[in-house]
Amino acid sequence: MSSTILVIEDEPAIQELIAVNLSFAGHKVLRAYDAEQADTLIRAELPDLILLDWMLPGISGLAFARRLRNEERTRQVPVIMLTAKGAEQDKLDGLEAGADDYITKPFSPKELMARIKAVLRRRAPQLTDDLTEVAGLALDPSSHRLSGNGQALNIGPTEFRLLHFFMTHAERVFSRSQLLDQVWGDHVFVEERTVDVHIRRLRKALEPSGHDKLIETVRGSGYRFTNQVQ
Amino acid sequence: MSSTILVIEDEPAIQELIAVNLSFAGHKVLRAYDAEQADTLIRAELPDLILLDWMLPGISGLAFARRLRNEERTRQVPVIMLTAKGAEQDKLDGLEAGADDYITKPFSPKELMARIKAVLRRRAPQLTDDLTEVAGLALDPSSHRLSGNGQALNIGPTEFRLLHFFMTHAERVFSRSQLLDQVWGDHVFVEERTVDVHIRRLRKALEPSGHDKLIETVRGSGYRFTNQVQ
DNA sequence: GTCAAGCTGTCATAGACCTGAAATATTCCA
DNA sequence: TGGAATATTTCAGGTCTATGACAGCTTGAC
Repeated sequence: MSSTILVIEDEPAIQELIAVNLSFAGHKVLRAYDAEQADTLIRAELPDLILLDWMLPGISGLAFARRLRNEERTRQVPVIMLTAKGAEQDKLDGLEAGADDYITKPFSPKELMARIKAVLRRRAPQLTDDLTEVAGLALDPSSHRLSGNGQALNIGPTEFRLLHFFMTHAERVFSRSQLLDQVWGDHVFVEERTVDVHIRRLRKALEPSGHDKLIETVRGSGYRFTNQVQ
Repeated sequence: MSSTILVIEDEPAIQELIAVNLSFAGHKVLRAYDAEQADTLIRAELPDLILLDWMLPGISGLAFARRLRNEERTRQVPVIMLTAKGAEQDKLDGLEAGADDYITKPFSPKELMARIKAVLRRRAPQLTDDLTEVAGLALDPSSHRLSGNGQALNIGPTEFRLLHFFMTHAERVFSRSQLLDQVWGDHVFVEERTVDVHIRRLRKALEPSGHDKLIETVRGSGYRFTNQVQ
């Protein structure tokens, strides 16, 4: 899922490293070297997430985070703080100021991406609010509603995300591992077999309207969502 | 499609950057800091592609590449060399030693991924997820679907891989042993006669649309996939 | 705080499907 | 025609998937 991410970091090398990784992961990247530039960018386009360096020229990252939390428009935007300091107190200060997470430099791109993914999932589970509709199955991310041929369907949170992912990536096989990455976020903690169970729950939820047929098992490879009415 | 890629790079930061990007693209990554570690990993599992740093501690990347080309088991594995040098002579040396491509640092992850994809397409087309189509027979790796003249065909995992390999290497005879290496993977001990059985299963799967005719037996040599409709 | 309801991730089990190898039938050439 | 190379069939063993049950958690109402 593509998100717009604002990187506020005065060290060019680090900013570049982060930006490259983010855009490779498919995100749109906005870059600022200080709070002032950040303000300008935010005014033009509200990002989905903000990566904020603790030490900024001029206003501190901490103060900037606090300001983001105080303004109506930016209150909901998740913030991850970057810092070279390892002091526990700073972490507490940061979280108290409203940061969603906190990364200590030096950090690996992998760790950064994992945290971003986790925060996005927690704070902005549905980044695209576009209504998706396939073969009479309609999923509305903004209202978190699902209906098959007009009939409302009952579905749990995980199954909703799973279905949303499938509907926006139809006609492609995904391995259990890929699904865990895409739908759960960090697949380290969850057993691959667990995907089977959620597929089962999703199918059961779609049964009333017969749309469970759209979810196909590809033995040895994973699962596929199709819109080809068999 | 997922491939196994071995990264041989002694600079941890660069190795990490590459590894992260590769795994985001869905590849399985093996990592080595020097030739010795690389040897160990290769012995355990033959990778689909090798990214090799020009400068390695101990044996040079160039010498290592040459060795890969001299050993039966690794001869077919594509190699991309990474180097900080920009000299034209180095490039020639690298290519002469058997490298398939050559990237000069600093490189963007995007460029790296593009080259990997290009090399895989050239050297191991069955590892890419490009749709293949021959004489009305269409195989789509990304959706894991097969159809003959528009009609969906049912096929098992091994037959799917076998057919994919054939379709990307048409008009060439392969011995049973070569097929086992390419389709089953090396390090697999399987009776050669077993290939016959899978050829049989594949032909049966293709029968409904008549495409079983494309698989020809070459007595004394092996099998060949052809697009010349006899 | 307590309790009920709803979710989650794991397991155990049953069953569907796939594999490799062996046995048997055919086809090919010298 | 006879032996060698292939084609087919068959089968037991294994692997992968479907599914129901369950215990731990979280949430929200009282």
